[in-house]
Amino acid sequence: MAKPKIRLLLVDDHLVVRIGLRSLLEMQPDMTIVAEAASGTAALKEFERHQPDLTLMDLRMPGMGGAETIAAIRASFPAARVLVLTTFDTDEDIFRALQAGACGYLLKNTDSEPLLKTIRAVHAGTYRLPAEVAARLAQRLAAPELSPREREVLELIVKGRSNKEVGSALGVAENTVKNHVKVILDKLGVRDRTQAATTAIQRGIVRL
Amino acid sequence: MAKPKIRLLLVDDHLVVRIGLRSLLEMQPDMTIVAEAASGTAALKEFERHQPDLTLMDLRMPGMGGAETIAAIRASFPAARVLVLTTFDTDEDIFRALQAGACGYLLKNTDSEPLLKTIRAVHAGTYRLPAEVAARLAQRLAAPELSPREREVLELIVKGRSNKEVGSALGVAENTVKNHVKVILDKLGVRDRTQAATTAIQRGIVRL
DNA sequence: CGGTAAATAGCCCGATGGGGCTAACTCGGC
DNA sequence: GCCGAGTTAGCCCCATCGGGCTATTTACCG
Repeated sequence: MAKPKIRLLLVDDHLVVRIGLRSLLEMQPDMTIVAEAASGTAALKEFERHQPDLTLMDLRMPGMGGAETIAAIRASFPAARVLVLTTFDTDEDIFRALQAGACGYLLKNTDSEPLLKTIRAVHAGTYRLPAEVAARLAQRLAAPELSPREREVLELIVKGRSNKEVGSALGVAENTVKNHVKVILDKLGVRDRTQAATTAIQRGIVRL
Repeated sequence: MAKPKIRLLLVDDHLVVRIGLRSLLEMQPDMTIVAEAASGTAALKEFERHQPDLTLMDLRMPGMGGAETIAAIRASFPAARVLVLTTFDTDEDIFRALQAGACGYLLKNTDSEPLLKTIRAVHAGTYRLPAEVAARLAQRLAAPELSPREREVLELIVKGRSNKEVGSALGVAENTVKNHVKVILDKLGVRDRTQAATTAIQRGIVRL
């Protein structure tokens, strides 16, 4: 008797991507797609119903994002294996996804061979993150994290608020904001608020 | 005898998207895909070879971007019809694509029915831009354009350079830079360089 | 040839930003 | 009960920024 196929769940809000993945993966003798979902909430339902061996998950989706979805799935099914398949590769995205329990990370513009290889490797439990990604991840872990308040201030900086405006928005003195800003600049390793804003966007710390 | 099919060229650097589109479109009785390309330069070659009725084009691609590719195609084949199919929808993207001669604009997360409908409409020449897009486009047209020099300064602002640094980078006096900055802030309708940076990124005026 | 726009450069000046420093208070952990 | 981190807030000081203004040169367009 043949080996059991890898049972896959596809989660992506892009119709054409779901079709493309389905066409590609259903052609493989050792893979079968048991369900598809176009949103995080739908993904949860489908996962519960089918308990697939492996989930291919887009990160940026309307409504519940990919990272939250992964976390939600793994809260109920700690053994769930999820492979992130996304267009973007900001450090923050990768980090949050792996933090949430993703087993791997692939960009959508990869060819079919590495894609299939990675799916099989993740399923077999032999997948290793690419060295370059691991390096960035290590750097991300080494970097000091922003406190909740600091992240709040940073978001307002990105929105172009002045220190005074941030202060009144948060109900604190301008001096307090200036202190937060100082710490933020220090932690991000930048010199001024403009650099803070752009690197925050670049690293995915704040959504634009 | 049957009506001739719509001969399509697919241009997208994402393999799964090409597969998905091909699967979806080849199922239609009135459509056929004559070629695919994963880059702008490849798209040019395939267009010349097959001269398709309609080209589906991704905008963000490594190497030659979608807008440039459209412009290059239409330089040789002014009658070429190109429908942009992309993930992003910044005003700049839309604007540049239509400026380059695109006939329409679709997001990749659209369902199959509107997608097919739009393809047929563009082919038939009856396609109209959605009112919301047209409105943004009008606004974009009303907005004063940045001069090349101003765009150059804006890019350096986004990189977090100070006026003085921008000056030495461009070989001009700081006062000159300050003048450019003033004009930029005015044209973008913002108050300071941080807002200029974030709105520039948001509108897609500069690439991050 | 005159007008317009871009790019250059200077001036003044008030507002904002950022560095360095101290110092409360609070809360959770050891 | 103390220690550390987070949040709060103040101080001084100077660099940078941004607004308002004028002016020259170049280049293009009608």
